[in-house]
Amino acid sequence: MPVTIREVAKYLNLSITTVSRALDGYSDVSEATRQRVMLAARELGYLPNRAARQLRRNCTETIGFILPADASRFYDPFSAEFIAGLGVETTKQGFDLLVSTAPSESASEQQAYERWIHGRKVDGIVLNRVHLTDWRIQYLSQNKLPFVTLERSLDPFTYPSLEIKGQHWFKTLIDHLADLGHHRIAFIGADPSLKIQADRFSGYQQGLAEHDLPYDPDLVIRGDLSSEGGYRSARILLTLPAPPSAITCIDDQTAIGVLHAANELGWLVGQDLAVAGFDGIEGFEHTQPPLTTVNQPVFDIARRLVQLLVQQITGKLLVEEKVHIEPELVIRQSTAGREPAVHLP
Amino acid sequence: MPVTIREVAKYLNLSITTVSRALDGYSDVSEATRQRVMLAARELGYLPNRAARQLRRNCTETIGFILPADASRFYDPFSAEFIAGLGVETTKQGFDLLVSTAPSESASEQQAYERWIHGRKVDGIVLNRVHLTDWRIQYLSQNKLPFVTLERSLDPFTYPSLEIKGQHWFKTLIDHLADLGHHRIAFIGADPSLKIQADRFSGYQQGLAEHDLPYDPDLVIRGDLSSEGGYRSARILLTLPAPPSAITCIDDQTAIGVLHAANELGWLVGQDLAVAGFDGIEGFEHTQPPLTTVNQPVFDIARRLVQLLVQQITGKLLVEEKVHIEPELVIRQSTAGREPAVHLP
DNA sequence: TTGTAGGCGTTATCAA
DNA sequence: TTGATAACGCCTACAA
Repeated sequence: MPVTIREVAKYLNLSITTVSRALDGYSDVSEATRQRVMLAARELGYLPNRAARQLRRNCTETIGFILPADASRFYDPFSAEFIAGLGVETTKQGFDLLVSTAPSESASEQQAYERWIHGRKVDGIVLNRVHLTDWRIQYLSQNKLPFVTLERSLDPFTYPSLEIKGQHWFKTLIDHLADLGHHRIAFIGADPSLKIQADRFSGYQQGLAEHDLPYDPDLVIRGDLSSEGGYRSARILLTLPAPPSAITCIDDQTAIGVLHAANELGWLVGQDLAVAGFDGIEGFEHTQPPLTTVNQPVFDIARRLVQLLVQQITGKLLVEEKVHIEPELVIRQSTAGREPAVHLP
Repeated sequence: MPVTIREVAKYLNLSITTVSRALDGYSDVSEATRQRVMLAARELGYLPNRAARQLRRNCTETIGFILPADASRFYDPFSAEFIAGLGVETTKQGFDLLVSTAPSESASEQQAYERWIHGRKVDGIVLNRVHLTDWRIQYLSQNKLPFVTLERSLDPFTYPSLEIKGQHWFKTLIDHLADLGHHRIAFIGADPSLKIQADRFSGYQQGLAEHDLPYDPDLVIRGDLSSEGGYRSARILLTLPAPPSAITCIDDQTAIGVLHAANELGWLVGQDLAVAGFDGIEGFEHTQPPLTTVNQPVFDIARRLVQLLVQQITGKLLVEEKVHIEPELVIRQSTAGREPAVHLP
């Protein structure tokens, strides 16, 4: 049985009150007793019972994250890096991280949020994969539970968030390809209700427009943020009568599948075909050929989100805070190489 | 403010006792009142306060996992898939999953375990990346906290675990390569105190022995379960005076780096050089060329571990249970292709 | 500077 | 079948 504060008190012939205050660093306890208490606590291996503390203080020192895990795609390197960042910073802040998974936009997702909120399991929640209108943001706002998001929805609520300018940076990627002489640039995206899809796709369109390139709906395919989706989409694109000379992807994961498909169909990526991803997933510099991408520091973003959330929970952050992250365009061999060949229909 | 059991009771003019028992499905409450209670609870949106319940019942309905995140390698697809599996099954079992990260074998790792155990944050713990002798297993055994492991240490304790026969299956991989005519087969491993390193490396040695291939220490390099480590190790191996014709890796992550290095140095993987991984990470069929590996169902393994743990926590599993998982050898192009060239020193 | 006492929301014991 | 009551371990007015 773990030792309780009562036993520490008894051991020292002190009251529970004094022990409690000594450990919590109150000023109205003599230095001598504090030392005694600290020592005894360590000796006896006392650690406060979290449930009791939670009940009393009405806070859990725990933050929650529900991985939007769709049936077909339970995990991906982006989420791995994100969770790792959450875990590291949460621990650093003296909090715990509660993780669950639920298919996006499902009943079980909603139940998970309800359980945590009404059951007082968590003090705050981190959201990612935000939708253009997102019921979670409405729900959390209404229930007044602190939360932070990666990317902002269009819902008119006040909350801290991090965001990268997806439109701007996707356009930058298109600039890069247009400058290399590409005329037929494809885009493999995702669910149109996702904020990142809206942003990145409009960056794509804007890029085409600025370089006077025609918009061809045949070159736009909806993937699903997975390698498998990228693979399937690329096979369609590359067997068109007039295939693209460059394929841009909403994320790196999708791009991996594109590389595979291209290779299988005999395209030499970096020479016959340019491929670019987005996100800068750690480790994806080891693709063949290494992948051009827009590198956002996912790990650090996750850490920063936790910081914002903890500040909000502890009341140190009262106003809306909307932080912009500056990613960088990383050009690697998948878009290097010679001028694109002209493909006749 | 969330509604409490007291308010439900008041609303129905019942005692909190009755409400509590009705909701927990005790038999000594009339069917009529049970219905009324259930309905009222739903109407009012009552969900039990977890902290109070934990305090009273002395159990948390939460299981914990501490990701052994070394400074250089915070995350990887293996862990992502593993955590996703834990999350899905934990939720399914009506439990919550608490996640933290700490560098392996560090003071902070130990503190994390202490905090959770003595603070009664979790009812049980999942361990992976087990070491040959593992202090965590000793510690948890001594503190009588239920736990399960992926892979078993040599410590003589009783606990449920899953295991794949790493030695056997690595040998199978060597068989495959030897059958293709490879004579100089390299091995990139990891920290020798890891159980998987011990198993897989001895499988490697056994495989060589059975095919009468000489053991050359130059062909064995210690990596660190990362692509970066694989990359560095492969650069060493491939620039040896007598380089190997095949490189086997302790895991897929390492193999990714090997593919990159080989490509960079102008080796045609699948033709000049065979490369094989181990684990069968989801999505790694999209490498170039697709990677030969031993495929173990990481996602399902994680789910199974949670099942074992929950059974142990709820007392439904009393004896040591040591389950073996059967993986499969998946041969892809990275080891296909023609006979290995003979490299003269 | 220290101690006493009450209560956080729930469940379990016992009596009605 | 139901209800009063006492914990669980901790924190915090308030009193000493």
